[in-house]
Amino acid sequence: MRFSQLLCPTVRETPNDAEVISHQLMIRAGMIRKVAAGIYSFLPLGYRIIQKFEAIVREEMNRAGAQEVFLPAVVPAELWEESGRWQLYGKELLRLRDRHNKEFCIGPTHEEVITDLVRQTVRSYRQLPLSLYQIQTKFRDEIRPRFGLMRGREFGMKDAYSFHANWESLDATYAAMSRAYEAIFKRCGLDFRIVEADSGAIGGDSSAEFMVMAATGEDAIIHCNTCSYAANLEAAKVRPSPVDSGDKTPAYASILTPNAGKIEDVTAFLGRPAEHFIKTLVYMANEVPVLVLVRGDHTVNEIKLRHVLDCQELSLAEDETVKSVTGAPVGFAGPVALPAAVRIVADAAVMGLADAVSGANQKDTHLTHIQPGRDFVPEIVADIRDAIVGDACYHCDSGTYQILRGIEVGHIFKLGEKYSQALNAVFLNAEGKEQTFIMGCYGVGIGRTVAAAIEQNHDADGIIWPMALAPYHVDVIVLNTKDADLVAISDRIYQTLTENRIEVIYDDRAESAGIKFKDAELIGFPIQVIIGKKVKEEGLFEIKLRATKEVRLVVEADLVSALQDLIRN
RNA sequence: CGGGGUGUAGCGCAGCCUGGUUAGCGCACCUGUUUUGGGAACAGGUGGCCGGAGGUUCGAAUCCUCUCACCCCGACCA
Repeated sequence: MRFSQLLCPTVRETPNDAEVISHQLMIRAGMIRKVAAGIYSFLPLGYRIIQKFEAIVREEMNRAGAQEVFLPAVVPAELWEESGRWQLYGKELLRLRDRHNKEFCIGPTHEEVITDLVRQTVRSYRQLPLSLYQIQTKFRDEIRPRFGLMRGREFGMKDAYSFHANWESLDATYAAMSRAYEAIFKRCGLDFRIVEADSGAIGGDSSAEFMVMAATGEDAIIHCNTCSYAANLEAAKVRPSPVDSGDKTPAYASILTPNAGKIEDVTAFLGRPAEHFIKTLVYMANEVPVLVLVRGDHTVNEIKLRHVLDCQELSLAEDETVKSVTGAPVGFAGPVALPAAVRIVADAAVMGLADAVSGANQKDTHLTHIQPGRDFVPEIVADIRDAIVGDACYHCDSGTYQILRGIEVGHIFKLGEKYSQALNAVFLNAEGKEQTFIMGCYGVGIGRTVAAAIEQNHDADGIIWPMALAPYHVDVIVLNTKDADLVAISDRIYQTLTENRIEVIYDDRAESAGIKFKDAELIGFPIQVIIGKKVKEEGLFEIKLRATKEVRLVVEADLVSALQDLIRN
């Protein structure tokens, strides 16, 4: 490809609406352009990178025994009503009507469609297991799209679904998919980790996320400094704290704490650390108020809380509700001396406290010498808090938790029978009896992985593409297009490389050398072949590596093999 | 949805507070000449419904009202 023919509008200045580096660089390198919030067009170079990644995904999916299908982007509402998600999914689901006023959505994920397909076409256990996948444009009407391709509304995703007659078969495919994902991200040269995850709105029994490590990642990852345990903060398990018997705790007593409604205020006022406090929050769980207790230095993990309470809707209560439930303004709630009967859910660490402090359910008043178990008894005690740095590891005896940040690029789930039951998708098993399919589902964010690759591979000059994703491997740069000899040599080199099936872009533009170097570095071609004075004077071609800026000089006869070696690594 | 902010040439911005010739600057783009190993120089040019609608005024990019879009923080999320 000649650069002079390529639509690649590089931009010198950083666009002011691009927050993260991958977004900035993709815009600046002329790879994507924004059409609306969270919706992008891909220009030739950007699309080529997407295609490179998709090809890797296809190869590994096929190798894992999955078959490619192509499902519709627009899905009739009935299917979603059948699974119950038409109601559950909320505003994120983009709904629309056709000319007959029939309801549809743009699929944000395709469990319903694939389950419908399989229930129509698969009758016998002999046809199982079956793995199908597609690469499709999806739409989720995110509340706040941001970070370019990282969190768009329209986005490319590879989603695979597997169908099984028994759990052992699902386990085998789940493991095979996990290996396929490892292969995919390894081939892209990414530094990633597999972490335990919450299965979220998709549902299911167990799931793991593939996280590309990056300081700008949206997800916090808890990992043990001793064993191999790693989990998304949302799902990271916390080891129960040792319980203090609290034998010596005196009877509780109230103490005036004027205007000290926040934990920091009260700790400062009383001169006791936050660890001695019981933080009391009022939540609305399916429209019923619940008192939620965590230690003063901990935060509530709403995902865990949701699981414990088994509820769909969960949110912090309005100030008015707090008043009616506790009889005091926000900031003075506590589990002791409550005016009305309310459900109380306590984090396990709260029960480990002795001689604790909490609100007195009275304005400007707290209670000291509270002994959990003696002075109040929660209905539920469970792990409902976020893990923090330094927590003892749940899985091993000696480790403690550290925290890292990552970008979720893949997620695999054991769905079980959730969708097959809802959609009554059944087959005949070996005993001739009807049985619902056992399912798994496996997603990879296409654009997001490409963005993550940039987050992980860039410098002050621009992108440094891993060879596997680079739009072209080699950029042939002719430094002076007014020099007919130089152009003739460059044309010849371009032709030779092309004939040798090297993916090459030929920067034949009548631009100054500086512009060509800057663009080459911005776009991030892994290898530059620079054709300038040295070629004419000494017959030496300069090969420059983007990642290290290392330069090698070779004669023309060695150029092709030198490049092929570099591309192969 | 709550809080904050921005819409002026393809991009980045000034002008607005305090209304008044033909709306300006840098980059990009076009023409010519000179340049070509790190985002060149000179000269000449193209390009604007000042986001949209309504209002106030002799007169509106500027003041007022409404509206749309986008961005940031928060809640949400494979």
